[in-house]
Amino acid sequence: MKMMTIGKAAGKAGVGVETVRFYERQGLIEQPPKPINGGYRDYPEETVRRIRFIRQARELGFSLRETAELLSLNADPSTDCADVRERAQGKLLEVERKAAQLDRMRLALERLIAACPGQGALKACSIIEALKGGEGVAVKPTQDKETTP
Amino acid sequence: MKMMTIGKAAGKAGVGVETVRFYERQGLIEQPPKPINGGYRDYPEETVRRIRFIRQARELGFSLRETAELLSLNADPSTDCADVRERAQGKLLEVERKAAQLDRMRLALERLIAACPGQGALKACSIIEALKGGEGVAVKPTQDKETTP
DNA sequence: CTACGCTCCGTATAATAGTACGGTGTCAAG
DNA sequence: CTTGACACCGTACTATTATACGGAGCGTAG
Repeated sequence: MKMMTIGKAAGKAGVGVETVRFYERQGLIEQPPKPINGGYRDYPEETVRRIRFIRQARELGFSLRETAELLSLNADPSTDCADVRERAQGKLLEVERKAAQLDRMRLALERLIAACPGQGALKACSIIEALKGGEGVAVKPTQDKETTP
Repeated sequence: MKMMTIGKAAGKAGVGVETVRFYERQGLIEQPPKPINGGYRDYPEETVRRIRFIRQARELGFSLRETAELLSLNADPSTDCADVRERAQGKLLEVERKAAQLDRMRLALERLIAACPGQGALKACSIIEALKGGEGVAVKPTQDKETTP
């Protein structure tokens, strides 16, 4: 039988063996049971998919905790549907916010590139200006008196 | 004259004073010169914008190093235009890749939500399946013999 | 059956990104 | 002039996210 050992699984997912173990310890992926005879663990394809998902989510700026929350939406097909739905909607908002920011950055880069090639000195294609909208959670005001001292 | 001290700047940007200092040490923002008489530093609005940009970029999964690279595109309006352009194009690719992934996740969440509300048991609206494309940089193969041992 | 590579497991170390602390100096209100 | 809040600065600590190490065990090729 073709066993997928942890090394194979890690290779397929594009991470190191230690990273797989780390995710197991963090509860992001389930550690397959050790065979009764006491040999090596056999990893299912599902684990590889989960690891890849985790990497992608990380690249999109989700923490491991947030990634676990995303995975938990997937994990239980039997759990309270309304609850899953609610959490999914929360995540969707987060995703949409990120997407909007990313789109602003994309536009800014495109403008920068467009303004660059010819001959001018590309005066002020501010990338910074691109990401001015959509402040995340309301940060503590810290008494913002601003222009009224 | 209305001085913007580090505390005010941090408050406006929605971060703590220590974070501002940290970014200064990392070279992401410039530390304003200390007044000759030796008082407090006066932070320009530009710094607030930069900090906000940094936070947004971080939320989109860019490391501080990558964020610095993004900022560097903005910083020098006099530098070699072709160089800036090239780097901007590299970043644009990254951003587009992220956007594509994010879009897949958004669709998956939408499908999940759509499949959820009624009454069924939402069999297999796999979020994981959503992010299967676009493997980033080719990870070291580690001799991927796969199904041929 | 032996050699080699890999697994297993606990623990240690590292890199990144902040956050906190403590002593001293500065400013502005009272 | 005193007092309270904040700036300044170096250093220390924390959390997150991995990576590395070392010794013992397993398993397959030769």
